[in-house]
Amino acid sequence: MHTFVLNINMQKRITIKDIAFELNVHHSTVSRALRNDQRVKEETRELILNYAREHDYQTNMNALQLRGKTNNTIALIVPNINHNFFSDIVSKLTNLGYANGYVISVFQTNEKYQLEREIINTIIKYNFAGVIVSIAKDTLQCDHFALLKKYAIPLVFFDRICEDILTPKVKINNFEITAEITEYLIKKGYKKIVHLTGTTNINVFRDRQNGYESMIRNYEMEYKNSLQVSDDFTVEVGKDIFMKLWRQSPRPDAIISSSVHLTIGILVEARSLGVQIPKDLGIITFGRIVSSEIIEPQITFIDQQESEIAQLSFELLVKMIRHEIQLGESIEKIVRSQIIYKSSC
Amino acid sequence: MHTFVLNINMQKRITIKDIAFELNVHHSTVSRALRNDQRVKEETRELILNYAREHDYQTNMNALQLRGKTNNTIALIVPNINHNFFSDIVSKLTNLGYANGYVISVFQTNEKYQLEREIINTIIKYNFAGVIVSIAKDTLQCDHFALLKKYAIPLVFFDRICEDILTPKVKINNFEITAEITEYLIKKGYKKIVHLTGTTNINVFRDRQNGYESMIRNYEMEYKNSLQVSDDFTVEVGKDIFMKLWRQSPRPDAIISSSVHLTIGILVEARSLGVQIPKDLGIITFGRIVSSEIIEPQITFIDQQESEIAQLSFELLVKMIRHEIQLGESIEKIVRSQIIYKSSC
DNA sequence: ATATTTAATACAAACGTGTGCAAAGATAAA
DNA sequence: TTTATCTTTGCACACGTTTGTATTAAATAT
Repeated sequence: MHTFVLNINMQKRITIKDIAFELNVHHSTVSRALRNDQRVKEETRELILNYAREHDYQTNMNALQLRGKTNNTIALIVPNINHNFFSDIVSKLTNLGYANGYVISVFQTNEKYQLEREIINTIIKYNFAGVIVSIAKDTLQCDHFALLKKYAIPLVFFDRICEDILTPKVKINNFEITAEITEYLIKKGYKKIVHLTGTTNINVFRDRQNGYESMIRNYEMEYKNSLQVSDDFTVEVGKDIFMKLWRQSPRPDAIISSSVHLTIGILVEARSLGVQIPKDLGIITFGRIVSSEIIEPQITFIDQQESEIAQLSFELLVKMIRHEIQLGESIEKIVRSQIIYKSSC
Repeated sequence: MHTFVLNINMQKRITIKDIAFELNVHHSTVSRALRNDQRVKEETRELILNYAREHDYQTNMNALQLRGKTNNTIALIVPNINHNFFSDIVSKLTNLGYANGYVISVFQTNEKYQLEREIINTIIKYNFAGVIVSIAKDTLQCDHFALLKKYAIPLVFFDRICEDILTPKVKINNFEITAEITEYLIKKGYKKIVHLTGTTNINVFRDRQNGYESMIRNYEMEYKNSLQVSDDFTVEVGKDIFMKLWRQSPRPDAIISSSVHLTIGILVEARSLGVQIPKDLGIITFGRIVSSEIIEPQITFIDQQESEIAQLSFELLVKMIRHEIQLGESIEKIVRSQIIYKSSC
């Protein structure tokens, strides 16, 4: 015999059966009343609804889903939310979700493949209605996303994507825009342009590198330096990189930075060394610096159209959830990013 | 008669019963094998585990929870994640969760009471293991949190809290630190100090206002101006406020700002008007500006110890989940924030 | 009056899992 | 051989819902 000690706070949650018992009806009647089935008499419906309201009845989603009902929860997976690119998208998506009756649940991988995998498993286990993902830098293998498809959970990639998974994707024109700014710098007279980017395992950074290199080739520049930063994109890392670059010979005379945080690090050290921008060093960065207006000189940057990315991703996912788009379909939307010209080059 | 068209992609998820059927054992045996019950023969266990692995079996959490099992998902609710204060905490908590076997699911209220309510309902419906919350500015009523307690879901407040809900809370010393910086400004010779804060419905802003006012009273200053900003804390709003303040007579000679975004707005407009900092205007802000090091002059700010807030909140919640802290217990932890002295006053 | 339709409710099965208990099979002891 | 102990597996129910069908009660028609 086993004695069970009930925690004094432990409240059994009120169920449809409890209501049925109290009101002397069958629980199926309660269920129908709550779901506004016409088959239940006005009078009893009122009774049931009132009781439910008074006792704060909440549907048990676990039971509901077990019955095979779909739900309204969307998972959003991002590498991190410290960077404005992602936090802007999270914000926008939260609002879109709310306006359309979905609840957005945000997961952060911190750029870790392992955590990403675990999150995907959790999503499957809990049977989310859909997933919107931008993958971690660590992610070389995409099996876990294939798993999602196996379990028939709609999936949309944005920005950082897995090429080999057939599913809707939203990207920006990384190749073209990077080629464009590289050309812009060349035409401005810069000769030694460094391209600062992430691991080329990720489409975003690979495309940017290719865009940079293609233009360097076009203009037959003799200086070519596409630097892949494997560390996290932090201000500190930006400082380190700049110091190393500046000690090199020949020194670069322009930098294209893939990340705002790196850019800030560069600016800090440049200032401390008295490096003049844009005279000694030209700079263009992906993404807006929050305090851009009080930085002298203001930095030319690439507006990544976060809002549009969020909008498109959301629309695609909802269509998948509604079966208006098939599960294996591979739609690719390209968002055109824009150069915002300031005075840093 | 109703014909049912099965979506070609629609895969029934593999269950414990499927495995049982394929391997000619009872599903209870499969269940035991998967949970490493010693009662199942080594040989069959191997068979089952292999089959499960090969077919990517994932436990159905809905079924599991329906059986009354607890889970490992923690909900984190924040007003927004655009502000570094919150995004830092989200980051830290995600890592803590991961390290301790929990999955953190982040919800953003966008400062909206209604959305906050809905999120709480979702959390109850899905039966999360626990919740960590910083409330929205709109939130005047706290019934929804009482509901959480009713459903026996552990709850920890941090930073912005509901006073009347008895549950663990983690705050910073808003009153003391604001009093301290007010005194600091007074001693520096500033005579007309404006305090820029949020609605006093929220403890954080109320405490800060009280701290400011108490010190203004102590020193019998004749200028007193605690301004409650009801709009979102954005750079644009910061600009507007500064322009209004600067047109007033008498002009303020110092500003205490509750938000980094407001501060940036102020700095932008101050610069455009040629206002000298700290000579014409002193400034202190709550929270670090990401690009602080390249802003001239550097801004004195209050370090809110996000990391410690996250750590304490997490520990408290986990203790509640483990029943080491009772559900109604009202523990209050105060984190001591610190002034980081720079040259803006 | 009885037969027929309609409205309202009850019954039972199912979703996927875990678990106490019974049953069967195997091994050891008598 | 029988009996006792131990190991392994099967059975059945429960969790909270929904829903097709059966049942009852009420209303209408004959």
